[in-house]
Amino acid sequence: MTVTDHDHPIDPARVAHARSRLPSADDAARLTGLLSLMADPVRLRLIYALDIVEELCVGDLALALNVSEDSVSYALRLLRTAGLVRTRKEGRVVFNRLADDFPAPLRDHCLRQLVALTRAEDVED
Amino acid sequence: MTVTDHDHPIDPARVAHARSRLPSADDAARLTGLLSLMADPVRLRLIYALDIVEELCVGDLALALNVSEDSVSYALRLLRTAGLVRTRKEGRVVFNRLADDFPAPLRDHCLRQLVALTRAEDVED
DNA sequence: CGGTTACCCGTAGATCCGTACGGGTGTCGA
DNA sequence: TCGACACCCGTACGGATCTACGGGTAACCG
Repeated sequence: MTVTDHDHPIDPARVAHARSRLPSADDAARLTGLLSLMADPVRLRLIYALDIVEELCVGDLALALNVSEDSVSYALRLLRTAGLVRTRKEGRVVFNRLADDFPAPLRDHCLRQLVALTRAEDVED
Repeated sequence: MTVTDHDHPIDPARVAHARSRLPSADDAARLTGLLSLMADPVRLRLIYALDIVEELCVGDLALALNVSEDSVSYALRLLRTAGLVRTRKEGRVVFNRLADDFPAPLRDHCLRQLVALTRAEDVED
C-alpha cells in the first residue's frame, strides 16, 4: 500500500480544507524546481552577486565567489538552461546577467529577505 | 588549480563590490540548508498545509497530500530535526504544527508569495 | 490482557547532484 | 597565421538524498 493505511481521517474537516487550498503536485514540482536552483551555496551567491552588480564574466564570478571556474560554469549552465540567466558575448568574454523575466518575487522576497534574515541570525546557540 | 585560472579580473571594481556585499560561504550554507528543506514537493506542500490548518496528524497529512505515510513521516523527521516542526501527542495520535520560531520571512515571503507566483503562471509556453 | 491502531526508527537500494578532468571552439594579439 | 586566453561541453566518480521495507513501541478497544 502506498497512499494510505487508514481511511477514516481523524479530522476530516481540516484535511478537506488543506486539500482544497494546496497547490497541485504539478505546481509544487515546478516551484521546488525553482527553489532547488537557489538551494545551493554557489548558485545562491552567484545570483546574489548578479543581483548586485548587474553583469559579470565567468572568471570574475569565480574570483568574487572564491570558487573554481568549473563550479561557476556549471552553475551558470543550470541557471541558463532554466532561463534564469542571460549571456552576452563581447569578444572572447562572456558576460552574465539575470534574465529579464527572472521571477521578481524570487528576487525580492526569497533572495534579499532571506539573506538579510541569515545576517540577523547571530543570536544562535 | 581549484580557485582561479586568471588573476587579472576584467572588471575589478565590480568584483570588489560584489565581494564586499556577498554573504559569507557560511551564511550561504545555512541559508541553502533551509531552502533545501523547502525544495521538495512533499515538504513544501506539507509546510503549506500546516500553514493553513495549524495542526495535523501524520495519517491526515498523508491523505491531504495524497502521498504515503512513509513519505510524510520521513519529511516530518527532517523538519523536526531542523526544528521547523513541533509535535504534540494526544493519546496515540501525534499532531504536527509549525514551530513557534519557524522563520517568518520564509513563511511569508517564500512560501506564500511563491505559491501565489506559481498559480499566476498559467501564461507559459 | 491480547489485538489493533497510529506512529516511529534504522537500514538498504536506487537515484540525483555537484565536482573534477580532459578536450574542444572561437577570439584576440603579435 | 600561431599561440594564448576565456569559456563551453561531455563524462566519470563520490557523496548526498529519497523511497521502501521490516521491525518496534505506546495507547485504545474489546
